[in-house]
Amino acid sequence: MMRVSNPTVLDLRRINRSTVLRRIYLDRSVSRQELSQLSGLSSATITNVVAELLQEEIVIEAGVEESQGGRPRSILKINPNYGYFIGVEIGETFTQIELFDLTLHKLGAVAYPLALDTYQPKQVVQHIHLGVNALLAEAGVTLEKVIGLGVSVGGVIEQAEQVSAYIAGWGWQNVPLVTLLEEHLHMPIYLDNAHKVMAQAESLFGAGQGYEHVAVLLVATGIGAGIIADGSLYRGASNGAGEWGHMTIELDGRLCRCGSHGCLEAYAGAPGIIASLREVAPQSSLLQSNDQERTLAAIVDAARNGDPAATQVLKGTAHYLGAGIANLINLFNPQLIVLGGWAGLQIGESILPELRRFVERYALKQPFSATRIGLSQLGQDAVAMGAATLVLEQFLTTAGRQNPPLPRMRALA
Amino acid sequence: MMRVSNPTVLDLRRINRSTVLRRIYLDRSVSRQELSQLSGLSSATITNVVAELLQEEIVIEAGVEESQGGRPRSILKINPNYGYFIGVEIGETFTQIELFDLTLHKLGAVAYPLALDTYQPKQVVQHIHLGVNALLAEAGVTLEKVIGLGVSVGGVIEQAEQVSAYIAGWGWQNVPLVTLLEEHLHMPIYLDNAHKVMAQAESLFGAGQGYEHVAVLLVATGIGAGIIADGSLYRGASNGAGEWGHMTIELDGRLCRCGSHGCLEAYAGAPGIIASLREVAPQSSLLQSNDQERTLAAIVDAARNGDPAATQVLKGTAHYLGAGIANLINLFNPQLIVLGGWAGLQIGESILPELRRFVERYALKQPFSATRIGLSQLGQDAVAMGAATLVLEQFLTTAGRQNPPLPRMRALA
DNA sequence: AAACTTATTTTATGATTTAAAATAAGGCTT
DNA sequence: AAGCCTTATTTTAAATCATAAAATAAGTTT
Repeated sequence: MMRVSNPTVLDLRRINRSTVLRRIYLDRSVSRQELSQLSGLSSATITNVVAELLQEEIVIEAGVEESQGGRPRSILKINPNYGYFIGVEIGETFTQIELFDLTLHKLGAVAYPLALDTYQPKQVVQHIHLGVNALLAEAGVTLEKVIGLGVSVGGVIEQAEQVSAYIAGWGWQNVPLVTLLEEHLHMPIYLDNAHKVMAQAESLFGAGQGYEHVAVLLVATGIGAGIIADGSLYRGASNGAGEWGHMTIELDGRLCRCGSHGCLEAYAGAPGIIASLREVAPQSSLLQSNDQERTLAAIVDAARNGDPAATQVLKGTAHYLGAGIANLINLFNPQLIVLGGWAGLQIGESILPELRRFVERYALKQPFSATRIGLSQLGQDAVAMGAATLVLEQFLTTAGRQNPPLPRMRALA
Repeated sequence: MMRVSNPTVLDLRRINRSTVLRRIYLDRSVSRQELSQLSGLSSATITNVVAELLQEEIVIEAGVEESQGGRPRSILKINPNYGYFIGVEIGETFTQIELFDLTLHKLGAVAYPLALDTYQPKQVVQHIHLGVNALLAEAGVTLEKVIGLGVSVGGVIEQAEQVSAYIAGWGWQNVPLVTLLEEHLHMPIYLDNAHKVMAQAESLFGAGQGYEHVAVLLVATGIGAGIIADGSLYRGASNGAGEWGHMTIELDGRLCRCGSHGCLEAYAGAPGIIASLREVAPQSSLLQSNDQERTLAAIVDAARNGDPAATQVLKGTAHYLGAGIANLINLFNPQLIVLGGWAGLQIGESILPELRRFVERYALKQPFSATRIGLSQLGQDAVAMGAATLVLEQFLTTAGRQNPPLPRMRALA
C-alpha cells in the first residue's frame, strides 16, 4: 500500500515491486501463491516481479513447502546480505552506532559517551564517522553494501527545505545535521527524533506488528509518542507531530523544562516521577542516588515491597499517564497503545493494571473499547534499530531502486 | 492523490480520471495545459481523460482564455447539473435537509424541529424521507440525478462491519442509521459526525482551501475537532478520531456530561462557558435566558461593553481553548487551525487575540510557529454542506463511476 | 495573406497486467 | 515403476494505458 499521484504505466511495476517486496519482508517467508492471494495480483505478475527481485539478489529462494499432493510452493525470503543499514541513537549521555543486515539483525555496535556536558554537532559527527568506520571494518562490510544511515535524536526534527534539528537542552537551533554528516559519510542519510523512530521499530518488528493504527509511547527523561496511522508514521505538516510529552494535562500545573506549565512530561517523565516522590516524601532514602534510572528502579522496587510513598507516586504516575493516553485515544483512535522507553518499561509491569483503569476513566467508551494497551517488545534497542528503519522504510518503498520521487500534484495556489 | 494497493493497468485510468476531475473541481476553472502541468501527466493523456469526462457531461467546456499569440486554451468547468447531492444535519433541536448541485451550491432546504425531547431513529428517518421528497419535488430534480445523501449527527459513528451511531444524550446505542435510511431512500447513503463533516467542508470550500494539514474545531454545545491530514480526513481505526472535546485538560476538574472529569468540553462548550459565568457571578443578569445561544451572545456583548464578569469568563474560555488547541498542535502539527461551530463563532472575534497568546504559551515553539489560527468561513452552513461532501468525496474518488472497491492487501495474520 | 506561436489531437510505440494455456513438480494409485 | 492427479509456476497472447513525436487547430503578429 502506498501513496501515488498520477501513476503512469511505468510506475505500476515500481509500485507492485514495492508491495511484493514489503510483503516478503514483513512475512519473513512466503510463497508466490500466497503473494498472489494477499496482493490481488495475478500469479503471472508475481512471477515476473519475483524474478526481478531474485535476479537482483534482494530475495532468495529457500527450499519448498511440504506438499500434500501437487507441486510444492517454493519459499521466498529476503537475502539478509544484500545490503546493510546503520542506525545511530544520539542519546542524552552517549551516541550509539549499530550495524544491521537487511533483515535488521544486529551485526555490531559501538558507543561513545557524551564527552562534554552538551553535545556539539561537530563532536557528534565525528563520533558517528569513527563508529561507522569501526563497525564496517569489524564486520567486513564494504561501503558500497551500505544502503544508508539513519539517525535519531531526542529533539524536534523539522523537515522543510532542509532537515534541521532543534534540541533545547544542548542549545541546538536549526542544526543541519544531515548536511553535516553528508560531508563525511557518503551514503544516504536520514534523521528523525527518537519517538518517531521507536514507533516505527515497534510497528515493524515489535508489539505493533499486524496493526495499522498504533500509538507508541516513549517514556524516558523526556516523553513523546509516535503515531502509526493507516500503517505508516504520522508526521504532520513539518514533521512536528507526536509531541505528546508537552500536552497540557493540568492547567497551570508543574513547571516543565519546555517553559510551559502542566505538561504531561513534567509529571510522568523520569525526573517528574522523582519530583513527585520528593513532594510526597522529601526525606525518602530512595532519593539518594543522582542517577535517574537507579532512583526509578528503587521506587519500583520499594512499591513492590509495599512502601507507601513509592506506591502513591507510581499510582499518581499511572493517573497522569492514563489521562494522557486517554487523550491520545480520543484524538487518534488507535487499535493499540505500546508503552516503551526506559522509564516506561521500568514502571510498566507494576502500573499497567492501574494504568488501564485510569485510561478507561478518562477516555470515551467508544474509542476506548477498541484499544488494547501493552508494553514495548523491543526495549532499549528500539531506538537505534528504529533509526535504521528510516532507511529500511525508504528501501522498501523504492524496492531497492533509486527512483526519482513521484511528481506530486501541487496544492491549490 | 489517492491511496491504492497494487494497481493494475486498468486502475491507471480510474486513478488519473479521479485526480483530473478533482483538480478541475477544486480549481473551478482550468485549462488542459494547466492540468497537464499540475498533474505531471502528458497532454495526450489529459486530452483522453478530459474527453471521457466531457462525453459523460461531468465536465463542460466554457469558452477559451485570452491568447497572447497562439491557440487559446479552452476552459474546463464542472457541469453543476450533472447530478445532485443531499446533505442532512441532525442537530440537537432540529433536522435540516439541504439539496445541492454538483458544485455544492444550495438549491433548497427544509427543516424539521425536534418533536420530542429525544429523537427516535424512526422519527429522524421519517423527517429525512419527507424532506428529501419535498426538496426534490420543489427543485424539479429526479431521483436518478441524486448521487447520494450524506448525514451528520452529533455523536460517535463507528465504521466497523456496519455503520453504527452512538448518541449518548438520546440513548442511541449502536443504531444502524444508514441501514434504516436505505429502507426508505434508494440512493447511496453516508453517515458521519458533525465535526468530521464540518472539517471536510471547511477544507474543501472554506478557510482550509489549499492546506493539506488542518484542524477544524467545532465549538457548540459539544466540542469536537476534524483533522485533515495529508489532504484527507483523519478517521483513525474505527472512525473515532477527533474527540477533542473530551480531552482531559484539568485532572479531576469539572464534571463533563460524558461522565469523566476535566474535559475541555466541560469548560469551553457553550454550557461550560455559561457554567463558568454562574461560578463567577451567580447573580448575573446575563443568566436569565434559558436559551444557550442567547445567553452566550449576551455574554459576548457584555464583555465588549466592559462587563468584568463576562470579560473574565471569556478570558477563561480562551485559556481552556488555548491549552486544548496547543495540545492539538503538539500532537498533529497542522498548518492551520480553524475555529468554528456556533459558539466558536460567537466568541471567536472577541477572543481570537487572547486565544493566540494562550496557544503560544502552551504549545511547543517549533510546531506552533508553523501554525496559523483563524475563523471558520462557512459558519452554520458547514454542517449540512459537510454532510453532502461525504458524497462528494466519494464522487471525486470514483470520478463518477461505481467502481468496485480496490482490493486491499490484508494485514499480517 | 503568410509566418509564427501555442494548444490540442492523432499516431505509433513500448510497458504492463492478465486470462488462459502450457509446463513443472510433487504425491497417489495401480 | 508407470501413469494419473493435483497444485504451482511459467509462457503466451491479448488488451489497456501513457507517452513522445508528429500532425493539426486556432489564434496573433508581421
